[in-house]
Amino acid sequence: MAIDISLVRNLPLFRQMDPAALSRLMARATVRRMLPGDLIFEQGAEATSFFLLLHGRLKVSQVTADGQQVMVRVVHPGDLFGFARALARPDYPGTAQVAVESIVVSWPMTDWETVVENNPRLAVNAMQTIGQRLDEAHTRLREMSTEEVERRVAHAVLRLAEKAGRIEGGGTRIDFPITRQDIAGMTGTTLHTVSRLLSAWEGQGLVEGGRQKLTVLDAEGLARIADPEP
Amino acid sequence: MAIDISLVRNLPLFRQMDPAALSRLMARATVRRMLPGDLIFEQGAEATSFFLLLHGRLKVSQVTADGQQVMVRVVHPGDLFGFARALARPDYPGTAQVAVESIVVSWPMTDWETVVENNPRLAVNAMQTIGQRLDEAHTRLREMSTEEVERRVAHAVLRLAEKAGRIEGGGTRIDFPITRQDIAGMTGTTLHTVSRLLSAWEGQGLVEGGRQKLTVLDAEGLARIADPEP
DNA sequence: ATCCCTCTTTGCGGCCGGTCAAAGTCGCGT
DNA sequence: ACGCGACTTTGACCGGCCGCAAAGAGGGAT
Repeated sequence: MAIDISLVRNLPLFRQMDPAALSRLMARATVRRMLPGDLIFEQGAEATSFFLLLHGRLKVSQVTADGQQVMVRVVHPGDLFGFARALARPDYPGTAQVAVESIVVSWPMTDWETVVENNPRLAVNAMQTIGQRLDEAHTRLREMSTEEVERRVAHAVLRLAEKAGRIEGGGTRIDFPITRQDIAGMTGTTLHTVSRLLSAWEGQGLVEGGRQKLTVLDAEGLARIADPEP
Repeated sequence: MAIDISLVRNLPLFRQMDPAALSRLMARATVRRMLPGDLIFEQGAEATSFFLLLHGRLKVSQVTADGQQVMVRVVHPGDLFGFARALARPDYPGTAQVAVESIVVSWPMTDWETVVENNPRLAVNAMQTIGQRLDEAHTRLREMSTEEVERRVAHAVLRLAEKAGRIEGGGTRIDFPITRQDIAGMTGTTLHTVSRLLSAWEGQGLVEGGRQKLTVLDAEGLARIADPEP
């Protein structure tokens, strides 16, 4: 199925790319519309395609050797994902599940090398994308090393609100269904502790909770918890 | 100063690269020999160069807002590092300190885009390098989320032995000076706990400690601690 | 409307591991 | 050789967070 280039031309990933090259690239792509709960790929499966999220929201999670589920990250619109080949891996390291109705573009993984080699501008952009993801990972590592649980959860909630927030009434609503368990997996704690924290914050008017819902009412107040003044 | 291409041609980073292109690349490089304690760049400083470690060993650390020192990773020979531009950052996110006498190659950061765009093969390899680093970061994140301290430290020590080990007598000696504090920073714990663990392991004949020294005597035994059989 | 499944809340006990404190030891520099 | 600074070890204490358990609450499906 052909894709209108105007849909993707303004993505940071394709910025400054030659329109003709972008056309050629898009000619090889496949588009799919997917519904909540659908799996795009599963952990350990052979990596046959790489993807771009055009619209919607995905959750990427991993299961540890002993069976614990950990949510690794959220995929936002415009993000490249599932490019296992870039990591020189034959399989997908995690499972990508659709959180809200999404539109996903994919290419055969065998195209990866040629795509990168023939589109130097895209290579630079893709590297920046991966680099930023590495940066985020390091930030989270540092948080996990040095911060107590409350601050970590506050940071995670603020990041979610920033990346996936939608203004709604007096606050910023996180725009896809997310469970306490998900937040726990992202911050290295248990759903019990997250629940307790959110309840406490709700009591202070900082957030408003609900089933798979979360709205930040007082981002500044949360930020004070995340980074206390010395 | 010119560099003999034979020194770098076999690095994975430059594999399959056109020799002429590699020559051009190396013509723009600078080589420096550095001594333990020297700083290659400091956290927050403007990123003016990117680097390749030819020989030796470096420690990259970050200081958190509240002043705690965290060792982010170890740079091994053949590793590209300090390529802040790839992360679209103007500054270095950490401080790189020389652990043992090292040989470092550097390029002006302004070359980064052209280097990547004109050396598609290098772009693919560099992306794999970054990708693998991202993979490692995710592994550590997962460990930090789900494993108790003892397992994390065991994993970290095994990784160090694998990446920077030198056979010595009955064991594998970690080939650069490393403190308990360093290991603590890599695993998100305190030097006290690391010291206690290493002492206990030494009592069981798994490792042999010493001032800034560490030798793994029984890697299998350690592996059993890192990943207990269910 | 009702059932049922999943997600959420809340209480309580226990323990891992962080914090504080102090002594011990190695090795470098002068 | 000596002294000092940096690194390490060890003990005692205690608090934050996890684990377990059980009840409560939405929301989708029939």
